[in-house]
Amino acid sequence: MEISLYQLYRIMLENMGHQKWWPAESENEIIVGAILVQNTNWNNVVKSLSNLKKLTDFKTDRIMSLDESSLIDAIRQSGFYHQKSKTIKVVFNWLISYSDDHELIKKSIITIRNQLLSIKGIGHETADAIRLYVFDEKTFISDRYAQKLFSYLGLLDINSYNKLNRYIQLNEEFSLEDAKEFHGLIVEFGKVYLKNKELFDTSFLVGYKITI
DNA sequence: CTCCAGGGGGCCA
DNA sequence: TGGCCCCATGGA
Repeated sequence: MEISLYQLYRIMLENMGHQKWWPAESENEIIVGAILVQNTNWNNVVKSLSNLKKLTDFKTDRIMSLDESSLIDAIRQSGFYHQKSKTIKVVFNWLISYSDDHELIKKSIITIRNQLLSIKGIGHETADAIRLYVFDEKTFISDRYAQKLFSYLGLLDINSYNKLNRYIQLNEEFSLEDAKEFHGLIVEFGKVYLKNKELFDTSFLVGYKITI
C-alpha cells in the first residue's frame, strides 16, 4: 500500500503514541542536551544535565560564568568533553550576541542554520535539532535512525545526512509540532524496534511503501 | 573483552 | 563529496 510521508508519520504516531520530544524543561536545556548527546547514550547525558541544572539552572549567564574545568567536570560523563565544553560556551556566546533574545535571532538576516553550522562542534544534525526544537523552524532531521528507517521501509538506502536531507522535506500537512513529534517517533522506533526486534512487533510498518 | 550511543572535525583522494 | 581516524564515557 502506497502512503505519503505524512501518512507514515500518522501511522507511527497511532502505533507508538506521543513521544513528547524534546524532553527538557527549558530551551537552554535543549541546546546543551543537543550538544552533549552527540554520539553519546542519552542516559549519560541525563547525568550531565542534572549536574548543570544544579550548577546553573540553565541560565545563560550562569553557564557562561562557569570556568572550563567546572564545566568539564559537570559534563564528563557525556564524553568528548574537551570539544563539547568549548562548543557550549561558543553557542551561548552566540546567543548573548543577540542579547540572549530568541526572537531577535529568528529575525536575523543570516539563516539560523548557517550561523549554527559556523560554530565548531555544531554539525548538520545538531544544527537542525536546535532549529526544530528551539527556534521553531519546521525541519526534518535525517539522522542515522531516519536513514535506517527509510532503508527498513525499502524506500532508500542512503547513509548520508545531506543526501537524505535533500530528499526528504516536510510539506504543509506537517505542523511544527508534527515535525517535532516525527523526529521523536523515528528515534524511538530506531532505538526499540530496529535494535530489539524481539521485544516489539514491528509489523505495523510492514507492507507500506512511501511515495515522496 | 568488545561494541556503540539521539555526531563532528580534520585530512586526504 | 566520501572514506577514515580520532575524540571519551558508561552500559550491555
